[in-house]
Amino acid sequence: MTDPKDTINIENVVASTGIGQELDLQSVAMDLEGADYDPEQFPGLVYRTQNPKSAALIFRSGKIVCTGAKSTDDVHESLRIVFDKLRELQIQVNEDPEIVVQNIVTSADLGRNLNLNAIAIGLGLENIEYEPEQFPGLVYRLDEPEVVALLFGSGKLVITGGKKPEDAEHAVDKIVSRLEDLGLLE
Amino acid sequence: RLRKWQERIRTKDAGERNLQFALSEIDRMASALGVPRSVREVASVVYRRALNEDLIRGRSIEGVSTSCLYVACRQESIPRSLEEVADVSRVEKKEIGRTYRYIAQELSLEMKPVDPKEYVPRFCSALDSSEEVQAKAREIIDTTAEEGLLSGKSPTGFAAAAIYAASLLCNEKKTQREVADVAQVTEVTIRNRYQEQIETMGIH
DNA sequence: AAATTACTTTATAAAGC
DNA sequence: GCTTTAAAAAGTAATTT
Repeated sequence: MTDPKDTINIENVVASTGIGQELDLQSVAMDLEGADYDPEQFPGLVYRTQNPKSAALIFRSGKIVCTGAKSTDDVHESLRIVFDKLRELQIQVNEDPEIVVQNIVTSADLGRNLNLNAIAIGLGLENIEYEPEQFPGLVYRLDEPEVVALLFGSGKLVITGGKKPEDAEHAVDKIVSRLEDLGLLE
Repeated sequence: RLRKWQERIRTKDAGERNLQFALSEIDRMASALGVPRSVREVASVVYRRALNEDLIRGRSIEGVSTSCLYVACRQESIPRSLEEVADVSRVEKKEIGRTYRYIAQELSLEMKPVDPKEYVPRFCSALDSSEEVQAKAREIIDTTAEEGLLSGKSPTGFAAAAIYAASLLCNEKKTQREVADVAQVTEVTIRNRYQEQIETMGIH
């Protein structure tokens, strides 16, 4: 059988950084092609990169949030593009500002169907949130690693809240062993 | 010192008035939903617990009242869907759901998932279905749920499909629209659940 | 009636209301 | 709390064709 760990796929990486310099977003919005800036709606300017695909939120403080990347490498590549674009606008940007990964969203597949009702009871109602009227996924909060897993009837799952790719692997291992202990897998 | 006294009295009065308002709202919504007095009492107890645990802060009284009533219906095994509860509340469905999850978590209510069978009596009486249809619907729900078909599915849609299927099997046909209306789900949902259910039941 | 679009849930940073 | 951004999971709903 396929190891569920081998089905792990990073779907989204969120990271933050900053150029340590105040920005006039109004003028950046004018000069930067494709920039979306509506301060009435949101204080950040939205700039999308194509390769790799991502969305960067640029703030007046010079802090930047990058979302939508498929890997940590893509985050760095996307932000390198953003930094270069800002330099083209005569804005000073250091060589390599510190980039901090804040959240990684991962998907995986346990390979067999799950009885979510049984899992909700088995794992303990106090740790689980399962309200199929509101959402088809069962919400399972783990302490170690500190992530949140969404389990679906198909056996597919989503893991979010992790800061490193290994967090998802550890989470999958724990989920698999807990379900096996309860005899709820297979 | 006198001011402090007045303030305390003022906040105490305000608190009393808020509690009265919450309880009268629970009463109003409970009447509109047609649930028995026992449900209102359970809802009141849950609301007072939420009040004691200071869970109301930052939330609307109406939202908490509605959520407590939703909790009470489920605990008394005569659930109302969020859709139905939202229909008699001035709070939108999304907020009722969020407030409900928050209260259930904070009060450690350990709510079990709603059993679709609990919707059968009410939906069937609204459809004037026979006892035979009800029994058949329950059988379909139990059998298909054991086969894993219930995972992730809405209890109302699951119950509605089973009732629709049972009506056909008992020669008391109801249209999908009729069943959809009483269950407050779409015909598409009934169709989808119905197909899966008759497949695993081996009914042809 | 089938296809498309859209919304529900989870986490996360950013600045400001 | 909310606002915006991205992405997955699967169910449900509202529109469009």
